[in-house]
Amino acid sequence: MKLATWNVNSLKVRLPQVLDWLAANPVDALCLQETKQQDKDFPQAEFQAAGYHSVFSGQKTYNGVAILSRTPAGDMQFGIPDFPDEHKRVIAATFTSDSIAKVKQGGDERTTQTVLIARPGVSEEANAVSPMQSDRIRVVCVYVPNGQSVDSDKYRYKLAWLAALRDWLKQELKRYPQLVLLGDYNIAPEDRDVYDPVAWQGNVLVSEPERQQFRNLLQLGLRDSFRLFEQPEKSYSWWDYRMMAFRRNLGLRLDHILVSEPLVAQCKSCVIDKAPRKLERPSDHTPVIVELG
DNA sequence: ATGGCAGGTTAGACCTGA
Repeated sequence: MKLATWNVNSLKVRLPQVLDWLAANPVDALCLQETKQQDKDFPQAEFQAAGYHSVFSGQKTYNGVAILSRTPAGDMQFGIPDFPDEHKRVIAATFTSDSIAKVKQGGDERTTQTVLIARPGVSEEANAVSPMQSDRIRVVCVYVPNGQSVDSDKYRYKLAWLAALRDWLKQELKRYPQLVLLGDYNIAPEDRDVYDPVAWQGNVLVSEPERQQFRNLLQLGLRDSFRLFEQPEKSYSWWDYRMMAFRRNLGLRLDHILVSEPLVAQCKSCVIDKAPRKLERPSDHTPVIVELG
């Protein structure tokens, strides 16, 4: 099972690139951020024609998230519960992996069948924590606030937002032990994720309170899938449009895929795909892909 | 030290992003 995340910086502009990318990278699910599109304008039919279901939560001009998937999404959640927010920044949904779905269709795997049938008298929670529920994956797509600058109201909003995200995910992990948190975190977790840590020191995206919030997510029992593997030095997922930053590899690693502990053993790879950043009219972010065995 | 690019809005600069 492959999952990916991509901040497209306007889905209207990037739709052809997203469709091309999916054709070349037929992932099971792709999380999008900064669609900047109202739901009435979401290109659902185009994705359907490409073989993808979609769930989306958008607004005019800013923000907007979506999940494209091979199998239909279940149990959708939009936004962080009990955290009122005008901004459309979160979608969560549950998916069943293709391989298991095939076994399910085959029907001769009795043990698998038993697991997949809803058990009467067993609570949703008990079903969720059962080690037998190995096919159910919770996908959480996030577009974390940018924060603008460390002395701004937007920065304070960012920190409050991240605290609310952590509190919610703590509950979410009890229901869904197999959880993947994908998106644009707008945080470079460590100095090695920054092209010039000295110049960026204390700046928004790298400041200590933001990095502490990132570590708080890890403390829930999530792991940065990118760092489970040996990676090239100076690996980034975002480059400024200015200063020929991409050509000079002046970037930051802001887009992350965190996996819950029960998924770590299944995690086969995590890569940043720089190819879309080389296209004409690229997004300033590029996709990150994780493979779960 | 500053801003440099891009997208959206709504037809001008301005806001936001990171």
